[in-house]
Amino acid sequence: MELKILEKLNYEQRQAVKYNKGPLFIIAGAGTGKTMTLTSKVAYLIATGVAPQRILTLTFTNKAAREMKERILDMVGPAANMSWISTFHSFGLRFLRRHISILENGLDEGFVVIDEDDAKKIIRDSIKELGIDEKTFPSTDIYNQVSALKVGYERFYLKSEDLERLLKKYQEYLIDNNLVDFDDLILYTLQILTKEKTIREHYQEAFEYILVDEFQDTDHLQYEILKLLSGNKSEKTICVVGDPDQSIYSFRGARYENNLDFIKDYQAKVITLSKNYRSTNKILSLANKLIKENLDRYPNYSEKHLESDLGSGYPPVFRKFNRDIDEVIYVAEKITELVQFDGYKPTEIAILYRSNYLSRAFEETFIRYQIPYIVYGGVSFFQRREVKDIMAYVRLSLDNSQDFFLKRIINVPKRKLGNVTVQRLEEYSKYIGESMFDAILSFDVAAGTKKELNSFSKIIKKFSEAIEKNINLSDLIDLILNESGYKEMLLAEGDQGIDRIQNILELRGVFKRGEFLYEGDTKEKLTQILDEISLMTDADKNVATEDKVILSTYHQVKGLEFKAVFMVAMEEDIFPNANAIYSKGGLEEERRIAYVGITRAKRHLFLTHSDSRFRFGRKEYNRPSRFYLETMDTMGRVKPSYLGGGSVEYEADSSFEIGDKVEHQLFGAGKIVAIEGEVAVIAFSAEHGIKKIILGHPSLKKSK
DNA sequence: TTACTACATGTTTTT
DNA sequence: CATGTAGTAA
Ligand SMILES: Nc1ncnc2c1ncn2[C@@H]1O[C@H](COP(=O)(O)OP(=O)(O)OP(=O)(O)O)[C@@H](O)[C@H]1O
Repeated sequence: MELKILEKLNYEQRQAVKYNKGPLFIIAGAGTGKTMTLTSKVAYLIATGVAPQRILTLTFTNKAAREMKERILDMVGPAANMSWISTFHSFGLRFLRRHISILENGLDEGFVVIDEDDAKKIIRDSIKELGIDEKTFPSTDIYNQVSALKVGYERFYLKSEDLERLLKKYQEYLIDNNLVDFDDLILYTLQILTKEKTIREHYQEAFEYILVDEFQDTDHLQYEILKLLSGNKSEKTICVVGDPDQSIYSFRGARYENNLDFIKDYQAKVITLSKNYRSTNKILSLANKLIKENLDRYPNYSEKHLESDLGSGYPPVFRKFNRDIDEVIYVAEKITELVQFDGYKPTEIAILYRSNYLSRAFEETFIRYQIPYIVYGGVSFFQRREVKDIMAYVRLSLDNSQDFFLKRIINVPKRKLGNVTVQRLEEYSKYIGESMFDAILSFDVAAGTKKELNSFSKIIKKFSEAIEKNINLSDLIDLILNESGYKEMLLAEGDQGIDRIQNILELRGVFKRGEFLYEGDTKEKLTQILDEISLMTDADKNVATEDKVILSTYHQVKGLEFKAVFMVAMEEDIFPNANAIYSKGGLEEERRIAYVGITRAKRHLFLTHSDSRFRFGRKEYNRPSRFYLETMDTMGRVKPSYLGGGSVEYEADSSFEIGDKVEHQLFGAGKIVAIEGEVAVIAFSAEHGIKKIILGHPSLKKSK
C-alpha cells in the first residue's frame, strides 16, 4: 500500500513524504502539490503502521480538513477516521470541551461558541453600558480592535484606556454567560497548555506526528500552540507546508516571521517542490510576472518560477467594460459558453473578487441567465437572521440558562416583550442570582406582561422536554418552527418570508444529517452539531455534489482550483483595496491576493474591470487595477477588437515609447511624455492638456 | 412600553 | 442598498 501512495508523486514529493525523522518544512509555490504531499504523508504514515490517532493534522479551513480526510480514507480506508484532522479552531474547541474548567475562571464545559455578529452585539452593549463615546474609536472596526488587543496583535489596535475597559467588560460578559469567541478557542487552549503540565504532557505524548497545512498564515498564538504540542523538541516529527507568496491573512495576525522562525527554532530540514501540476504556462507566467513586483519576499524565493508540463494553454483574457453591468453580462455569457461548448461543469468555474459586496450584481444576473451559483461568505447562511433565531431557540431549549440567546428570541416573533421589560428582567435575574429564564417565575411585573412571559416560558419548557425525551433532531426544528409562532410570523412577511422558511428547512437538513453522523442521545447530538455549525463557513456547507458556479472572495478559495477563473472588478481602490495602498506591506499583500487568484485557474483565466461602477447606490469611476496592468504587460501585442455592449478586448502593447507621436479618438494628436507602467502620460493640444491613458487602449493609435 | 417609520450611516479580507 | 437607530404615534 505504501508504494501505491508514493507512486503518484514525483521525486521531491516522495522525499518529503518519506522524511519523518525530524522537523520538516515543505516550502513551495502554488499548485506544486503541497497539500497532496501532506495528505500522502498522513496516508503513508498510517500505511506503514503509525496509529492514526497519533497523527495531528492542522488545516486552515474546515473544508480543507474534510477533503483531506476523504482522500486519506480513499487511500488507507476507515483507519483514517481515527486521525485528528481539523483547523486550529476546531482543535481548540475539541480540547476545551474537555479541559476548559481547569481555568477556574467561571467557564464550564457546556460553553457556547459565539460568532462575530454575536460578539459585535455584546461589544455594542458594553460600549453603551460603559458610556464610552463610540467615535473615540477608529471608525467601524471596534470588534477588530478589541480582538487585536485581546490576542496581542500590537500592530492592529490603538492603545487606549477605553479600549482596555471595553475588552474587560466584554470578556466579563462572555464568562458570565458561559460564552467563548473565536479568539478564546485559541487563547484558552494556549493558556491551558502553558499552565497545566499534566495536560500538556498528555498531548505531547499523544501526538507523535504533527502536520500543518498553509503554515504561512498561522499567527503567533498558533505557533506557540504548535511549539507546546511538539514539546519543543527538534527530534519530534513536525512537518509544515507553506508558500510565503500566498500569505494573505496578516490582518488576522498571520506572521510572516513564523516561516523563518520555524526553520531556526526547529533546525528544520527544508524541501522545495518545483513543478506545478495545476495550470497551463500562460497562466503561470502571469503569476510569475505579478509576484516579481513584490520586493519583500522570502529569502531566495524571488528566483522561483512556476512551471508545468501542461503546455502553454489559452492566453488569459483581459477585458475592460464601460459599466459594471456590462462586465456582469459578459461573465454570464462566457459561463454559458464554457458550459455549453466546452463542456465545463458549473462547479469548475469560479468568479473571484476582493470584497463580498461585489457578488450582488452577479447573483441578480445569474438568476436571469439561469446559471446555478453558490456564494461563499458575505451574508453567510449561518449568519442569516432566521437561521440564527432558530438556533437561538435550540440553544436556549438545550440549556435554559443561556441568557444571551434568550434575549435574542424572547420577542421574536413579537410577544409585547420589548427592550424595557427584557432589561428589567435581566437586572432582576442578576439581583436574585438566577438565569433570566428561571427568574421569570418570580419576576414581578404588570399582569399583561407577566402573562406573555409565562407563555414564552411554557413554550421553551415544551422544547426542553422534547429534547429530554430524545426527539429527532429534524423534528425538533419542526416543533420550534410551528410552536414558537416563528412560522406564522414569516408567512405574514410574504415572498421574503417564504425564502426564509426555505433557509430554515435547509437548516433542518443539516440537523437531519447530524442525526446519523453523531452518536448519543439528542442532547449529545445537539451539542456536537451546534459545535460544528459554530465553526462552519459557507464553503464547508457546500457538499461536493452541488454543481454550481462559485462566487467567492479570493480569501475563501485558498487551496482550491477551478478550470475557469474570472477575476472581476479589477479596479484601483477595490483591488488593491483603498485602505491598503498607502503602505508597502499592505500593497504587497494585496498583490499576493491577486497571485492566489491567478494560481487558482487550471485552464481559463479572465481578468475584467469596468470604468464605472455603482457603489453605495452612487456611480463611481475607477481606474483599472495596477495588478491588471502589471500582468497585462506579459501579453505583448495589441489586438484591439470591438465587440457588442460597448466592451472592448485588448492586450497590452509594449511598443510605445517616450517621444512617440500618437493619435487619440477624442483628444486628437499628442505626444507621449512619460510611461508609468502601462499608463502613458500624453500631452495633447492645449484644449485637452495632459492625460493619462492606458497603452494598448483601442482609442489610442501610434501616428506615423 | 411597544412598534412602526424615517433617516442616516457605512463595506476589506475571516476562523 | 441594507442595516441599525432615533423619534413618534398608539
Ligand atoms: N505528482 C503529481 N502528479 C500529478 N498531479 C499532481 C501531483 N502533485 C500534485 N498534483 C495535482 O496538482 C494540483 C495541485 O495540488 P495541491 O492542491 O496539492 O497543490 P498546493 O501546492 O497545495 O497548491 P496551493 O498552494 O494552491 O494550495 C492538484 O490537482 C493535484 O492533484
